[in-house]
Amino acid sequence: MGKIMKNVIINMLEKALKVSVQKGQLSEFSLPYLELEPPANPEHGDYAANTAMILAAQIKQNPRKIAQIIQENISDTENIVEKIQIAGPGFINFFIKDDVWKRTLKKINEQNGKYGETDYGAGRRVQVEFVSANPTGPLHIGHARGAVVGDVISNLLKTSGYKVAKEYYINDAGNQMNNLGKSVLLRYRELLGEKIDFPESCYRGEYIKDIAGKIIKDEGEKYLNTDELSAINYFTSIAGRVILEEIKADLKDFGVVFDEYFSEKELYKNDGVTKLLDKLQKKGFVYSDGETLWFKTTDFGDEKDRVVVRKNGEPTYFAADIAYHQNKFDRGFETVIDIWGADHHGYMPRMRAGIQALGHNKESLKIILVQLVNLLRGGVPAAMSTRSGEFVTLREVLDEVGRDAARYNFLMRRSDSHLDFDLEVAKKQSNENPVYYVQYAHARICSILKMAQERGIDMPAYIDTDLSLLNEPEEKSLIKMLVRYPETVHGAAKSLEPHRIPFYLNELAGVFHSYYNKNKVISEDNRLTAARLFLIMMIRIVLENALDILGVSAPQKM
RNA sequence: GCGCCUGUAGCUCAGUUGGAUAGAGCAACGGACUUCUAAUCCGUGGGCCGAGAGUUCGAAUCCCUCCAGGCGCACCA
Repeated sequence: MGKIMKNVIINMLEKALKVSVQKGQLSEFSLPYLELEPPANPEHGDYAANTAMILAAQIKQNPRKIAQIIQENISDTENIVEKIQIAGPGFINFFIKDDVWKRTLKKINEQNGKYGETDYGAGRRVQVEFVSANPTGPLHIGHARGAVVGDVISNLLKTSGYKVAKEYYINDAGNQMNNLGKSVLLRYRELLGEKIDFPESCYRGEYIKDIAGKIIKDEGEKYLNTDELSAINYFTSIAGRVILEEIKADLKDFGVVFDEYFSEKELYKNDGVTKLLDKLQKKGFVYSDGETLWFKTTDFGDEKDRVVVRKNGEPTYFAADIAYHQNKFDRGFETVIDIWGADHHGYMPRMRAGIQALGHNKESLKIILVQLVNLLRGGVPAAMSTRSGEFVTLREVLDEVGRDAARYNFLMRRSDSHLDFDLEVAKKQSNENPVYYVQYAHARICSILKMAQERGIDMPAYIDTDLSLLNEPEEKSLIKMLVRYPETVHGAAKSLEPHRIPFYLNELAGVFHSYYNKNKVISEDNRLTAARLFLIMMIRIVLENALDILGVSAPQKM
């Protein structure tokens, strides 16, 4: 699981800075955040550091001069640097030795499915909460994006050495659920011949009728005569259960499986909410105006205080949600990540206030906002009205475009960017659809390996492979890309930005396709064939590992 | 009215806490299959990074003011 190369160089820089100060060549400074980046132009080396230019502002010296001092004091303990150049306004450019890149292929071969894993998280416990839709209807396309983003962020964190738990908070208490029960009851009566004027506020989807029909089939007409309140309660619990099971099934087929489903109702049963309110009261963050109980979220930057107990004595959703978050920390999670639809962004300040009032570090709660999905069909907006029940469900998307294409499309863009999702494009098996571009690269490699086998060529082992034969420019950049894979995963995990993986994959697949078209892997030259086979085997491993993080399949054949 | 997100090629979007000459895919145009998969490749064109002012060695990126679109502004969740 070694260190990623980037960090090895950053360590070298840090040491060199210390030495420079000790020697008195540089005056004291506060250590800046050191960042390395692969330069756009390969003539500028493999990694470029802007350290000297950042320091220049702080200690008032010429950046090129600083760069020079740093360069003199760098000791290459791992023996990986070919040369260091100072260029432009004061960049320190690192050129890595050729054989270092190639040695990394050995690591990929050994680590195989584990290549890309790092221990950046050091086993710290993180919880990722996402989807959390209340079970009043099937998941729709908007939930789907949040589901994939949450799932892949969890995978990234796991790969980076965190202990991750994925959790779904079931909002199974409150008005909306009551509404659900009422909707089912009304459909129940309707199916049994009563004339019903179906109110606007109720859920109108077909699934409501299905549930009502099922109750009739199982239990007959007896709820026509029971009192309305207990009938609604009963119908609520049945409908909630049925719908939640469907949600779970849809998610499973979408490749999203949770470690835990946490029920809001259970929270109430265990007095979680009352205890929480007591706690806030003791800390003095709660006050009453005689009718309702308010939480002073303004103490933490919210624009107004928020109600936690209503006039009618019922706690608000917000009260339960703070109790829920306290519960998360009680269970030992160091960091808690919430993934919300962007339409909930106004809720952020009060949630942050909640956890701070309870004495938690502001940084321990991270909220990712996922922008809404603009659903299109052939460029034309598709109907998305929840009220009428005419929304496009996750199930329909899965049936129509398939899991791989759906997931990949949701992952290609930054979470906070609005996403156009065109059903016609997403289901097209063509070059308009990037997921196939990447999968095709994987299938192509499998096909070459199969061909080699059929011709009786043994799969080369590292020890039998002379990698110095790989000197085509595409070969060099392929190898470098493979080495950068762990950095990419690490960066994506650190910034909670899953979209970086599809971008990496597109680039890797692109260089490979280009290489493939220009060069024969299998040739008369046995040694070269072995070296190239080994290279594409390593590419295949990285493609598979990365696709695996995305929850997208890596087909052998297409 | 207030708050959050977004504005980069014709379209959809990247651009790594400010870096070297702004990138990719699609679309358009012109080429490459008796060869390990043409769901591929090679080439061409395409830009006032929404506008304006500022900060500095250096700005698509940071500050301020506007403009446009989306989403919020509950004792709903």
